[in-house]
Order: sequence, then C-alpha cells, then structure tokens
Amino acid sequence: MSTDTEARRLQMADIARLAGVSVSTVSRALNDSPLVNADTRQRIAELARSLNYSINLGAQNLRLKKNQTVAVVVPYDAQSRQHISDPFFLSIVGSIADALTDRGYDMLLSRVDAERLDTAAALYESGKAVAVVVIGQWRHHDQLNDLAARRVPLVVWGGQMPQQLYCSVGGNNLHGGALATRHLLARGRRRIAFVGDASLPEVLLRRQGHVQALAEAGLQPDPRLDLPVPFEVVAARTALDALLTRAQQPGGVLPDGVVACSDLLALQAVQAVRAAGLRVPQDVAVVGYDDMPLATYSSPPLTTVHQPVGRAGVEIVEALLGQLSGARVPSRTLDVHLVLRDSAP
Amino acid sequence: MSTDTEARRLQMADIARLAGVSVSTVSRALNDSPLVNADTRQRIAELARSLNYSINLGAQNLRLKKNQTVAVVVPYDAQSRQHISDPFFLSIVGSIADALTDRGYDMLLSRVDAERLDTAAALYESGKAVAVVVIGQWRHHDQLNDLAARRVPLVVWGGQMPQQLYCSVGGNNLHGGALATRHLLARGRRRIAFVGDASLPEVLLRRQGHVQALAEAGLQPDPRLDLPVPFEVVAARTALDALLTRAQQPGGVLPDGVVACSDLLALQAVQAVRAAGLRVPQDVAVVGYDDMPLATYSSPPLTTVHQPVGRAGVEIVEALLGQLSGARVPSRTLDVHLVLRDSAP
DNA sequence: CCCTAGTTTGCAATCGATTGCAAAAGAACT
DNA sequence: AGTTCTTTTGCAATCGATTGCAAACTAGGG
Repeated sequence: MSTDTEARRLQMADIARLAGVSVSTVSRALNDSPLVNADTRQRIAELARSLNYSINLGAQNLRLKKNQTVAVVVPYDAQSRQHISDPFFLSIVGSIADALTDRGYDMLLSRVDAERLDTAAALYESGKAVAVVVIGQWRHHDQLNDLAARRVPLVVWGGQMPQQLYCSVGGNNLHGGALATRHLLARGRRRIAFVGDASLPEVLLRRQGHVQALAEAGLQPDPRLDLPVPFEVVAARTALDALLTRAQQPGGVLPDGVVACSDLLALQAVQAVRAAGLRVPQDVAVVGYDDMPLATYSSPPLTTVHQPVGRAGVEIVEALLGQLSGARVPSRTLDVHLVLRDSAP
Repeated sequence: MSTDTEARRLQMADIARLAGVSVSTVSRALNDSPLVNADTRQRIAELARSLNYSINLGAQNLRLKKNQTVAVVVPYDAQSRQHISDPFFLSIVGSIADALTDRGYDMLLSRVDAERLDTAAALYESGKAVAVVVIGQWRHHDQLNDLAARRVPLVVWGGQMPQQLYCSVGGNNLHGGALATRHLLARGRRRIAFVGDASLPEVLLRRQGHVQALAEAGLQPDPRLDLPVPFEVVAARTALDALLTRAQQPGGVLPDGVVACSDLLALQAVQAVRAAGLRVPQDVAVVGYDDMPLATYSSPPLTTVHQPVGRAGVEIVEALLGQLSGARVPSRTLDVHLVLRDSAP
C-alpha cells in the first residue's frame, strides 16, 4: 500500500552512514580484518545483520576477480530441438549439482546447440563461469578439441578418444560393451544386434567392445544386425521394427540377443520384439545400458551395464578443480559392471 | 612452450589501444551506438571479433545493474542428505532450463537445505539472481511465505494453499487425487490405500481429492489404509510391506486399490503387493502419479495421473517474468489427466 | 612535554565496463 | 575567414565492492 519508491537494495555505503564510519571500515569489519577495532567490528556486524544486508557478489567478484560458478552445458540437437529427456543425462546433471554444491561452487545450467559448442566457450570467456562441463561429446569431438585449444577449462562427460586434447570423464565404454556382449555369448546367443549410433564416441567405444567380444568367440559382427539409432525413442522404435521385419524375410537374420546403448533403447527393443510375436528373453535376450531406476521396474527388469552416476559428478568436479589449480589432469575412466536381471538372465 | 605470463583476458582497454581510440568509443562501437562513425565502428567490431574478444559480463552487469540469471533451487532433506533422485524433479528442472534458455535467461541450479530456504533468498539478495524458483514446498510453506514477504521474486512449483503469499505453479492436485480414486471406485474397488505424506502440500491436496472422491461414493477414508511415506523408495517399501502384513492379520484391511503419489511409489507398491503373494491389478489395482517415462515401460505399465512437465517450465518462467515486470501474478494450476494402462485398467 | 611505536581509521585507486557532457573536428553557410 | 551547426570523440563519474598507504589517534617512555 505504501508508495515506497522502489526499495533500493542496501549497500555498504548505507551501513557505513548508519554506523558513522567509512565504507572501508565496513568492508574490513565484515571481512573480519584485524585492522578494525573489535568493538567497531562487532557493532557493524550486528548492524548489517539486523538490516539484513547482504553483499553484492557481482561487485565483489569484479573487484576480487573471483568467481565460483561452473557452467554445465547439455547440448541439444538443433534440428529436432528436442528437450533434455534422457533420464541418464538428467541424472548426471543432478550428480554434478550435488558435487559442485559440496565444493562450494555454483552451477550454471545451459542448453546449447550441439553444432555451436563454441557458445559454451562464451560462458567462460565472458567471465560468467570459471570452467565448463559438457555432457556428452555427440558428434563434436573436434569442436571440443577447439575449446580445449582455446584454453577453456573443460571437462567432458564421455568416452576417451585418441587425439583428445580435452579432459574427459566417463564410464569404461569399451569394457561395458564387451561385458554386455560376452554375457549374451556365454548364454549361447550368437546373432547379437547392436543398437546405438557409433558416430557418437561413447557408442563407438561400446561397439568396439562388442566387436572385440564377438571376436573372442570367433564371430564377426553382422552388418544386418547393426542398428545406428539416436538416443530418441520414436526413431529407435521405427528402426527396430524395420530390423525385425527384414529379419523375417528371405536373406534376413533374426537376432537372438540385443545390446542396446541405453535402458530406454533396450525397452524399445523389448517392445519391438514382443510386437513381432517373440518373447524376451527366451527368443531374444536384451541388455541395456546405464542402469537407471526404470531398469529395475520394467517388464522384464533389464539386465544392464551399470554406470556410476553418483561418482561421476564427484570425479568430474575433481577433474575440474584440478585444472583450475593449474594441473594437467588426465582423463578418467570409471568402472562399470553388469547387473543381471530378467531381460537377459 | 612460450612463457606467457598468465594469458590475461582481453578487455576493452586493449581493443581501444590497438584501435587507437578510447574505451568509450569501443564501448559505443560494440553497442552499435549511432554516436560513432560507421567506419570506426566497423573497424572496431572486426578487430574485436578477430581477437576473439568477449565482454566481461560481470562488469557490464554491475554497471547496468542488469542480470539475466534465475536461481532454481531444489531443496534437500538435511537429515537424509539424499540426492536429487526423483525423476520427476529432474524433469521439471530440465523443463525450466529449456524455458529459461528460450527466454534468454541463465539458470543457476542449487541445492539447499530444506530447513533453511532463506539461503535461497541470499541468491537473490546478493544479486546473483533476479528471481528464485523453488521446486516443491515440502514442509516449508511458512518459510516460502517469508521469502515472498521479503519481496523476493519467487515462483514455487507445488500446490496452491490457502493463506499463500507466494506465486505457485503446479498440477491440479485436488483433481489428480480425485481422478485416481474415482477411477478405482468406478472399477469396483472399495478399499483404497493412499500412499504419500500429506504433510506436504501437494500430497495434502491430492489426498483431499481422494477423500472427496470417496465421499462421492459414500465412503469414508480408512485410517488403516493411509500410508504417509516420503518420496523415497526404501522407506516407502518398508512401510508398504508393513501395511500388507498388518492387513493380513486379524483386524486388518487388505486394500484392493492403491493411489500412490509418484510413479516410483506406485512401483514400490506393485512390488510389495507381489511380494505378499497377490496380483496386480486383479487383487490390487495401482494408480501412480506424474506419468514419467518409466510408467510406460514398467511391469505392469502404470495407470497414472499425467503431469504436464513440458508446460510446467514455460508457465513457471512466464509467471516469473510477470513478477519481474511488476505484475501481481496469480498462482496457476495446470490440468492433469489420467492415463490408463495395465496396473489399473 | 616531546618523540616513537602501535592501533584505528579514511582517502583514493582499482576491478571492467557505460554514458552524460564538453571539446574537437568537419561541413555548410554567409 | 568567421560563424554556426552537426558529427565524432574522449574525459571523467559511476556501478558496489576491496585494499595500499597515509593520517589520526592513543600509549608509553624518556
């Protein structure tokens, strides 16, 4: 009701005036400097508290050239303009948020066009953030290398690639892919489909593990069982249906096992298999990836490669802080393991 | 290899020196001011681009008293120190991130102790953010009112309560609770358990809808079928098992329907029911809440109350911007609807 | 009472930008 | 050339804090 003219935010000068001292003294008092008389300090501190004063961090950061904010970017595909939806990426973000909070950093969450990762660099170069975390390499290994070359403190969640200039943290994709495939092979499966787009580094590594496991069993990957689908359920489902249709035609191969690159993809595979009149796991055994909560609850519960999401955040932040303190931080690969459930017992 | 002493970030003064003009001119040139000669402007713009100069946003914001950052806080329970895990909250965060990005705002994601929501106010009062979004009211309706009273621009995802000073955006919980219960009643269920902690406003409203639906059918809620569990799977499972054990003892009531306040809780209910040797949905029909992806894939797929997560972000951001432009923004309630699947056909 | 050392305080410069105002340069006119 | 008007430029203050350095004040010793 009162016509108060825009309640201007309290600043140090106000406290100074009210306390009858200079701003310098207030600044020192609030920073517990020994250069100010104990009584004065107490008085100022109480005044500030009672007035609910809080310092302007923008100004403070400018003066101190300090910043405790880390940008976390989740690239999106400009064509599909699809939203963050894969639960795995969201979990990783949550995990990083926790780790940053623990270390006293703030997290700036942005979405950027995957084709223009350099906009992520702007977050650093404009001083908004002291470092950048990119979730996933997508098709842009080269752009990430550019960022690193521009000396942007950077950690990428993803696979470790040759010729990589940036620091990455990720699950052991090679091993994960191998684990999934070896398990199916050990259960007598021989025609194992691989579902995932190997133009993404993480998937590529998983596929290499897959191929390696096949080789150990004296098998060659069958191109007809290779299904390069994106992390997107609708497209994936279409491709899976097509695969199964082709499989039942002359010259087709019907898979008896599927290695999928996410739990969501695995569940699409389960549905496609069932829609084709086949059973999981009897006719086709399915292994997922990530071990998200839904893998436990799904029908059937998924055998899947567990990724250590909780540790991921901690490791990423540690790598980041290492870089900020000037160290050359090596990329890290986190252990993964297979969780056995009903989709591939 | 070069011993460059700490590659200091480029600033306007550098550009000015190289262009042989003053900082004022550079500033004007980069801001497309008509006060600067077209040639000069062009020259400066090109120089800046070629040097990869980007302005220091901290300094700019300080001078312009501007800020395009919104703080999004996800409260956590200090006792359990549990992580963001409920997929629903993560989805909401993702949705808000998208909406803010579209409007040109940055998002600062923080976790704060639910008991000390005033630390969220600090984000505003320190000038870090121009507004605050809180995900969920939890037990702290009063603290949120305090924030609003302190004139913090605030939008809360959650239920609309009487005596509410802050602006909230949320699903229609009353209706959602009623929808779930009415559906079960229409299918002949009469002993309907309610799973969720009604000390949380959102859950309270859902419970009121539930009770109302019972009343329409001439039924009273049975306290033995009321299960105030937190949004946490382990505790929930324990409580559910206990409920079913009691149910099978003398004086117990066995539910024939369950209304759960999240999909994860619903799935815990499914598991508990099965563990007790009963079938879903024949013996006990289960309705979830949220309609997360896992509801589609679970066994059985969940009948659940769909919350419009995508629109949630947009509405929250709109409400926020409304407040920032000085309007008194009313709370909004978004429509929900029931999605029929196998857990309660 | 003066000198020196120690304790408190405030002035003024600084962080990296923006902008009002005045000065300089150039154009057009007498 | 002198006057006036317009265009272009730069000086200096400002945003809200921090901090080196000097000044003021207090004590203690001679």
